[in-house]
Amino acid sequence: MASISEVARLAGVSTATVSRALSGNGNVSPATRTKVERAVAELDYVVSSTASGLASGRTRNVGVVIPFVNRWYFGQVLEGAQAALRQSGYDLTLYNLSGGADTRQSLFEDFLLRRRVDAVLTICLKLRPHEISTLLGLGKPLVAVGGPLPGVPTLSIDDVEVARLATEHLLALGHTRIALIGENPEAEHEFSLSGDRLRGYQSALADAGLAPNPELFHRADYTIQGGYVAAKQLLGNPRQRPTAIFAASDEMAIGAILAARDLGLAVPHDVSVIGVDDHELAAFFGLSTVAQFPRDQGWRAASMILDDLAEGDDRGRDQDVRMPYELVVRASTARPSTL
Amino acid sequence: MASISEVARLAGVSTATVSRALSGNGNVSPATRTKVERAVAELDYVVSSTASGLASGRTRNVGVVIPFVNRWYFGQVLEGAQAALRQSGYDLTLYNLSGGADTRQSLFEDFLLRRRVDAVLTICLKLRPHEISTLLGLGKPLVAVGGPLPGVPTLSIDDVEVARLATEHLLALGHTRIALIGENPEAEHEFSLSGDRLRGYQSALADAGLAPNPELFHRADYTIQGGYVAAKQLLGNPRQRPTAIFAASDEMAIGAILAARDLGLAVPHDVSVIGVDDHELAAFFGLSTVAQFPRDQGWRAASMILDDLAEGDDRGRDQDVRMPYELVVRASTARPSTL
DNA sequence: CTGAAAGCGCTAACAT
DNA sequence: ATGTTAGCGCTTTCAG
Repeated sequence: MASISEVARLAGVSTATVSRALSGNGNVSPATRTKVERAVAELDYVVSSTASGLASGRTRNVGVVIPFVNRWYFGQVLEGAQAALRQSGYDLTLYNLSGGADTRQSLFEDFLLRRRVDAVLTICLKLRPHEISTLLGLGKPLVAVGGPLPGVPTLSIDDVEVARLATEHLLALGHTRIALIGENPEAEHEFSLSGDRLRGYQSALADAGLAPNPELFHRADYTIQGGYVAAKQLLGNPRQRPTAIFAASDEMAIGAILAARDLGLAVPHDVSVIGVDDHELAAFFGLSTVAQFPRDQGWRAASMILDDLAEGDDRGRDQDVRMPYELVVRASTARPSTL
Repeated sequence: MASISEVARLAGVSTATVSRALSGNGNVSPATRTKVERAVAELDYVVSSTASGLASGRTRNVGVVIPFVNRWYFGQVLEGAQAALRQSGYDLTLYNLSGGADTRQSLFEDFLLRRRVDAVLTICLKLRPHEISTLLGLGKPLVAVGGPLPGVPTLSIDDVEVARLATEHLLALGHTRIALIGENPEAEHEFSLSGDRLRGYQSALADAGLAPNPELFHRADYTIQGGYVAAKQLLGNPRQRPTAIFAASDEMAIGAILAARDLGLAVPHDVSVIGVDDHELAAFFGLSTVAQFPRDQGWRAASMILDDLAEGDDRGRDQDVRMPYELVVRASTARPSTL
């Protein structure tokens, strides 16, 4: 492990110059820069992140806090963020909340306070006020994907409009008995959609002159299994059977498709199904959906952080940004069959 | 951000004593320890990981290198490892290879050399010799999950035996036309199973006096979609239709179940299907499988690393360890229907 | 454009 | 059991 002084000696310059040549801060003549680079290559020198971090106060590392890693959406956001960070030479340290309450507490009272990270990115977290103030108190850039997080620049899709779009697609096809598989309120403690998709669905129905029907609303936990169970209830109802189901995530929508199949109902002939996400399995199941692009969301969020870090001062205070979404019509939605 | 000297002043002791009281290294009287703890609480002091890391040479951080994050197995290993590390106060920095060749190169030539981590854990990586020597050259504990990685302590299941067990289950039920959906050779560059499951399958067949039949072997990429395509080929074959399929992963097995359904074949009446993993969806699909426990694998691997780090010297050189697996029989396997 | 030197905040001998 | 002190390997004024 060569140190900067060995590089300096070999290059015949001072350690300060090596530091400048390597970091790009300050001016170095092309000639010395070359000498330094040669010495670096010769010795396989790599800066010590701890020493550099201590001296400069910058770690070149960002913390990412995520509810759990094993859900397609989160994984995509994570990959996108990692890609952007890596490109700028930043490391990513991962804080995963799946461990429960004391995981969470130690995170906010200890791990995040160690100055190991220059900034933090939260993904779909519903943080409590004191947790937000802890993070803000770090004095470091903080960006959230999938808010809202009051006081924090947030990157998200407009969930109300997404749900409205999905519902309107169904309405335009002629459906009137449209069921919703919505989020499980338990989940709200972990991460948030805050009922926006429910609101979008309801307002689209209202605009079409349809009254919301509680029998056409079930909650599930964002998994295929959860969607399956909810859809069975919905589709098994002897009087109120919906002709279409809008599920608040593709995984639940896939569960609904499987439930329909098991009941002998054909999709979309007997029931249309639409989801949200454009999950990696959506195309496979011919699922119509409102696509979002979580990988881009992660990339973009990380880029905002990187910009903040580069600017240094508080210019360019980040604003909330709305990310794109898009209706993708596949084989799971059609006009209702005239009975 | 209080510093150690403020804590020392408030507690009326030296910084060295504070350091000792907090780290547990060295002796501190109960009385002073209490004073220190009070001062720490009062000032909300948290040690600076960079300063501590520079002074001690230990970062309390381990690097985890993973092919990609969005696959159930990897996510589970990651969560297990994270849980073990967190419990010991360690951070986890994630290096994800999904970015392609230059991601990989920068990882081994730069990121991992910055002394940001005390140890590295690799998950299902097929590393090239020079990459292994880079890692070994770090002089830090190195443990792999899912090898083999020559020269590196590895934690894995016995893939040959796992495959043999699955195949024998099918044989014992009376099947003789047993197909295999195996790994895609392309994938071998990213991560490794190295054909062990193929070998286990073949040797179980051989022991039963059955010759391997190339028409009963297809490769896929570990996804549901891949398994679906492969199974369609297998099950559509007009002369050689297998009565059972062993898929080298549950995701491919689920694809096979869906393919059978789409062909109008009943599982298990017309075709039995078995996988490997006990994926979160396996129970939902009634899939028989050879379960493995990736979360435990991650936990155990992290624990080995933590032990290495605690011991300091090279005693207790880690050995390869075999992790448990278990046949789980559900609804997707049965005797072949007497035609 | 470059060098000297003073830290960054902590740990680990070494004393006592 | 506790204090003193010398670094850990860099970055960053400040001079020149």
